[in-house]
Amino acid sequence: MAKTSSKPVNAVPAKSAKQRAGKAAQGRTHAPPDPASEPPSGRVARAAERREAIIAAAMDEFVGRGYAATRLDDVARRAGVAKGTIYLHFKDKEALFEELIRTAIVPLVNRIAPPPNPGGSVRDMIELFARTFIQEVATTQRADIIRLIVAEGPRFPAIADFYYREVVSRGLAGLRAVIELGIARGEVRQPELARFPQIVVAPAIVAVIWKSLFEKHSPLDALEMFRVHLDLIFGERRAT
Amino acid sequence: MAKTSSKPVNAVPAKSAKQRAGKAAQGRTHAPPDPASEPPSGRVARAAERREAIIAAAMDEFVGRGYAATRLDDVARRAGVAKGTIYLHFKDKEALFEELIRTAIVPLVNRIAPPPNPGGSVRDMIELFARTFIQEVATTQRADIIRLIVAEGPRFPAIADFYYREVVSRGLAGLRAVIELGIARGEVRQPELARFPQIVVAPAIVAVIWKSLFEKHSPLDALEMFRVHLDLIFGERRAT
DNA sequence: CAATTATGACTGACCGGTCAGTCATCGTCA
DNA sequence: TGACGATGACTGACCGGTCAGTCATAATTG
Repeated sequence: MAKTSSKPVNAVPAKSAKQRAGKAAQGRTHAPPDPASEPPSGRVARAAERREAIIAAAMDEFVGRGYAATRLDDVARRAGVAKGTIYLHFKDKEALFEELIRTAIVPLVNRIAPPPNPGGSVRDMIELFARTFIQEVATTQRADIIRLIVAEGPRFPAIADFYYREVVSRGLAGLRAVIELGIARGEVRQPELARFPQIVVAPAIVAVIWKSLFEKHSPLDALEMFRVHLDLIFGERRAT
Repeated sequence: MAKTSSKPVNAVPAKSAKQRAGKAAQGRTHAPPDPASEPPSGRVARAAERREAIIAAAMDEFVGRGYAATRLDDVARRAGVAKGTIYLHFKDKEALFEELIRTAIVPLVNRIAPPPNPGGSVRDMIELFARTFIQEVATTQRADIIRLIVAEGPRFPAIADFYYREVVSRGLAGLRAVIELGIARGEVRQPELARFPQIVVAPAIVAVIWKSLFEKHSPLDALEMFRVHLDLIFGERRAT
């Protein structure tokens, strides 16, 4: 074993280091103490918090090492929990992994979900979408989740299925609707584009990959790239 | 898992046995046997063949399982070789993996390399490039190599560096030159495109990912998608 | 204090890497 | 040319470390 320390590593600043904190303080039930940093006295709340800590820790480890190379010992240590505790919440390593992806997908979708833009132009809608995507995904750790899905997806059909169903098909359907609106309005001059909404998001996908592989060789201004791409779709540049 | 047979599988039919064909039948055999399936008698030739068999086997295993989950026992079995033999040719698992990628990159580059198209239009040049790429890569096992690089690249900087240097930077430079030619000729109407050649290849990249993750959910006509994309760059559709 | 939850030592399978021994091939000499 | 010793490619049993998953025990809770 070796590897780093024997104490919780806690790469996730959010909620972790406290689980041991108040055990001496007021292990008993009364005094409803600071609920934000003290261990909640309720068992269910406590359990839920542990579960989240495990998922957060697993996220870091799986993203950093990939599925096979991740050790549950490390996940446990990082979560500030004993290894056995993981098995109180998840059937096995694979279940933890799949649950992790599922958990990560939801906020991902919410982040970049249908930008409900009432009166704007179609270009603005798509540009807003792209800006959100690039800022909230391509730049952050969420990008690694996407890379993780690409990397492990073929070996975990359940994950690929889930991702296709929850993200890809919905996203493309929404995008297609927007494109068709743009065609109807005359903003988009290439009607065939509605057949391949993938074309619209392709540069964003490429940006995600680029960031994780080649950013250090040659930085990429993803947002600017996407604007140029939009110029191809909508015509001449507009002010931003 | 899998296991398959205990005999060599030899997934790469190409040049496994023939390179030593001529002088082969000397060692002790009389009747010149089928040079395509008999082991060559020369020790060096034999060794080279084994090395190739190991790489071919490693390719299948690494692509199918990822780096960490691949067992060298399986590679050896698939190559029809004892495990120790692997270590006569490669320092360790990591060296085998990196060498494998290196070996795979060269034919990849040659396949889709500068399409020396003299008189044609820029669109034709790019379309030929895309067609070659999609037919020779996106459709074949080579796509898995790309996925493998995306998946493992962050953990193997040497591989990411190599890939960037040998493929990405050169490819983009060539593409940029072609784009600038197109701008000069007036074929490409968006001069900014030269700043982001990634946009041109993005749909091809997306096609590679799509094929390996979602093809079964929803088949994608990559070539047609790319044509639509070219329409965005060059304007109205041309006959093909 | 009984029930529930957490712990971490432990197990057993697994796998990367090693190495002493084998034998086909090669060089050499009669 | 044929025989024979030298060579080194090849083998696979083996070793040591690793890690997913278990379970008897301890701690906590209501």
